[in-house]
Amino acid sequence: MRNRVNAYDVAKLAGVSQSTVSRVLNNYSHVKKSTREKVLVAIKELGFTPDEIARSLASKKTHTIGLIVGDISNPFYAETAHYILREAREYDYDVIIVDTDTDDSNFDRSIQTLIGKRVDGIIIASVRKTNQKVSELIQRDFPLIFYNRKIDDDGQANFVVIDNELGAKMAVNHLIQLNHQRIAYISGPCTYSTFNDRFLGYKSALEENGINYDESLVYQDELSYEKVLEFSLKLMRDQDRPTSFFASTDHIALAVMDAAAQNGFHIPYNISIIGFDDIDIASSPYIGLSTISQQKKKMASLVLKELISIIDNKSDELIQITLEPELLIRKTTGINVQIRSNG
Amino acid sequence: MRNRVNAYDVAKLAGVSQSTVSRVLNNYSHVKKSTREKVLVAIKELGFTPDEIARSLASKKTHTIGLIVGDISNPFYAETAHYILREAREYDYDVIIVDTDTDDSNFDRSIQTLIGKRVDGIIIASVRKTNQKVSELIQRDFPLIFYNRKIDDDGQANFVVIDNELGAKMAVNHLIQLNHQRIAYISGPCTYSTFNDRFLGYKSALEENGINYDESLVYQDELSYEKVLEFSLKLMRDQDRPTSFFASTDHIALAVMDAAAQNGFHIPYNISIIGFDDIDIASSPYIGLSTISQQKKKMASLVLKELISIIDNKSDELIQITLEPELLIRKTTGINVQIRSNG
DNA sequence: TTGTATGCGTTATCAC
DNA sequence: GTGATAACGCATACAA
Repeated sequence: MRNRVNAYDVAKLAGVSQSTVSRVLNNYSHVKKSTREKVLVAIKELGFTPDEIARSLASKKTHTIGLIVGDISNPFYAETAHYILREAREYDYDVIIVDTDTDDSNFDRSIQTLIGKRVDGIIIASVRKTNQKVSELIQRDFPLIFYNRKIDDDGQANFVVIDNELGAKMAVNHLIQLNHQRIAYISGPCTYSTFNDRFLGYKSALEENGINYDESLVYQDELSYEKVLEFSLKLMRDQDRPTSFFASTDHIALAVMDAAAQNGFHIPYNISIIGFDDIDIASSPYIGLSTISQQKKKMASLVLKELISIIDNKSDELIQITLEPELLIRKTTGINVQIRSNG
Repeated sequence: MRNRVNAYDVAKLAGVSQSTVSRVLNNYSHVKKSTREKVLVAIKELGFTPDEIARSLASKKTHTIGLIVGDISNPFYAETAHYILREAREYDYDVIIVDTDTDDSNFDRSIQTLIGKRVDGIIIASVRKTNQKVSELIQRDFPLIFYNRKIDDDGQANFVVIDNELGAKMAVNHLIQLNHQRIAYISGPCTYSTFNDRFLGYKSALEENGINYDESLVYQDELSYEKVLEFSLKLMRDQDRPTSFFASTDHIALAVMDAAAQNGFHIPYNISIIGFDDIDIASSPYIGLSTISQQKKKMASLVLKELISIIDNKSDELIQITLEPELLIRKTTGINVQIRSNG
């Protein structure tokens, strides 16, 4: 590759100094119109593109943010990333996406590399409730915001979330109103705040409706397709099987739907299923998954806007925004007509 | 944020020069064991993280690559990105993902910013067959590789693709073997090489089987869910409706499935549908979409490996790899039992 | 309004 | 083996 053109080359051609080129590049006000134009012509002529690396080193701003997701192939994260990338484009920020593959050691390493790359700020869309590295960053006042996540000492942390507990309650209440009593709950581990909050919502909805909590109906482990499928199938084949499932993510609701299909169940006649997230495919008529909407688009645009305002130091108030979830009733939830043999 | 610790601070604490710190950081061989350890201790003590920006400026390597996708919320791109991110982690590369939102001006801008950011190389997973900026980069020998794409003057370009024409032929032949004659084709515009090649495959499969090409069964336009849904519904309500659909991406096959569902058709009894890509959800038993596999995982790991070898200049041969597609028969394609009123 | 000089935090090339 | 010192390509304070 041939040597790059730099600001000195432009300066020489335009007959000015390198600092003037810099001033033109940065739209400084006190540049004579004629010299500005000379410079612009030279830039065009040489096809000059400023070196953002050098720029970053000098200005201590990279115009890049880091986005940490659990697994970008998971539609929830993918759709989130899409909206965040779109917003970032508007604000002229680039995004380094780090996919932790839901692995804790990857997470720590990700933070490390993002800090090394001197990103201006970080959006965390996936992390356990407690994490040493993250706490350190918060302590250091590093521009950081959580997307649909909290950590334990969130007194100091910025976040944009929806009310996950309320959302879960809405889902479970919906099932209860449809006459369901035995409601399974499929979720990831409570070490993640979202799952924790949704679990709280699940339990309190049951309690408020006088339904006993039955541990055997609850899965709270690794969210792999296979494991969830297996657990769901086992439950469905049970004598006293649940008549409905609340899956704490749409992604995993699909696994439950698979289990139902494999078991010859017709949704929603034999079994009702409700998810959480409202990923794009949930709204497809072919799937028609009832779910709780996360308002991804709104959350994404908010989280980016707020992060940038933090970076720009427009305010040093804490950003803590909680949005309302929304119940979306589609075709996977229906009235329970199961005849139960209560002894 | 408090001032960063730099290599000079470390040097002072360790009682050595900054260059020695640099040598330790870069694992140089000729450093005395005892001094190396002194430095390492100092690094740990101060919590020093080298500034990758400064490093990049000095070394002219950013250890960052750019990935250009059309729309990261599209599962095909999301899954691709996932595998690429995973591989990149192995090679210690970071990835700036740019989402063009399938907009040409965004694409050009993306190239510009990636070049500005001095990425070491670029993977392009979405671009039209001809693009000025891309051609320029290729001319300049910039490390660049196409993922499942080609451009017109690909004599000079690196790529990893599957044989899209063959894949399309396999899909259509499968339908023909199931006794389908009227086969609709839903696709994006031919200005993209993948769509172009798949269209060629579609046509030649028809031709080889003595079936006339019927333009009215073909959609080649913007791949929005709504538009495809509308077109498919219209076709399905036609007197002489197609008995099967070949959708050039799984993502859009779902829209066709929706249309079928909305029309009260049962898949595959009333209508057969086959996609292309094999996105994760296609294999879900609940969907069970017959499709052509792209070997995303293999392609992704190949494309990254090859790009890095290009960056490292291990060879200046052209990388042009074509993988074999694979037909995956699931439950959305079946024998055509339609009774046709042939005049 | 413009130029000069310095610094940003490294790597790399010399010396010793 | 190790330490000065010059790049790297810009932004910016200061001077003019």
